[in-house]
Amino acid sequence: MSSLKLIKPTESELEILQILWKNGLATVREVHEELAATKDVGYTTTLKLMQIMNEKGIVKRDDSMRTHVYQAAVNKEKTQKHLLGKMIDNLFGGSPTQLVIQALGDEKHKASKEELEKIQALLDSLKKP
Amino acid sequence: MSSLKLIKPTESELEILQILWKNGLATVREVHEELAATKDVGYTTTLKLMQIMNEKGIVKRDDSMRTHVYQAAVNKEKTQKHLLGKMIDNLFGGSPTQLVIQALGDEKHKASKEELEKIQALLDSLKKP
DNA sequence: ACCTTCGTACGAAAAAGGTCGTATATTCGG
DNA sequence: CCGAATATACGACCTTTTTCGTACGAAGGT
Repeated sequence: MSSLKLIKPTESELEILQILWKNGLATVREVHEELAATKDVGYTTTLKLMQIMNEKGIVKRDDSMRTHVYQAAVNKEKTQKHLLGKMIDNLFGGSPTQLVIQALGDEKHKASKEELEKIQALLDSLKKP
Repeated sequence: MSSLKLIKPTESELEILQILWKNGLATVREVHEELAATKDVGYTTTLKLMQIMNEKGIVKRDDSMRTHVYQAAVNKEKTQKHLLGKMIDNLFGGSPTQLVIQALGDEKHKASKEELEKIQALLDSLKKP
């Protein structure tokens, strides 16, 4: 069995996780550069966050070098599914349908034709078991 | 233009909002009864939360009576869409497709046949504009 | 060797969320 | 009228999250 605890990353931790999921391996500086591009935050803040995440087991790090190298220790899809489930319960009364409808109808995040086809394929497979 | 600045209800506030959205009007006691059915929480905690929500403008209340009557002051669909958009950006790299796929594939919240048809209808309208 | 840069560690404090105890006023039953 | 029940107000306290200052060791250039 793998480590199925309750993972509840905070928002800041989520920002860092996204970068790690994208990059695979990253130093604090690399993560911080990406964060600082979007928001105004100090280097030691990022460092501390990642240290805490390490203690929590959300990330792993290789500290055999002077400059430590971090990577995500939680699975991206699992985390997404977990938080999505929470949102379905908290905000959509347990029904994923309303969530899907809202998501598809979002003008800010339009789905492309290819993406719609993907969803169609999944929908077909759900409709004919 | 509408007044809606940055609304970011906390988890507890979301629990209360859901009840208000469902009931329309409700007293603190009514809200608290519903909350207490699920979780273990004191009455004054619920009261305080709702007072704070009132200050924030998340709910409105009629305090002309001794027993105040509350209602949601934020629109349900708008709030859902807003938080969903945040999640799409924070967790799904801006693409709603992955979110939809994860949501539909969630074993814990299965969509019924009718719900799948609703989604299909929406999908059709998106595919042929 | 010296000084600047870069790295981690750590403590402390601010900010945010949630919990409740207690005070006080009103209402209700008897 | 009196006590119990019910209502709001408000302060305090605790935890978690976020932020940073400061210390200090290691590397690198000149």
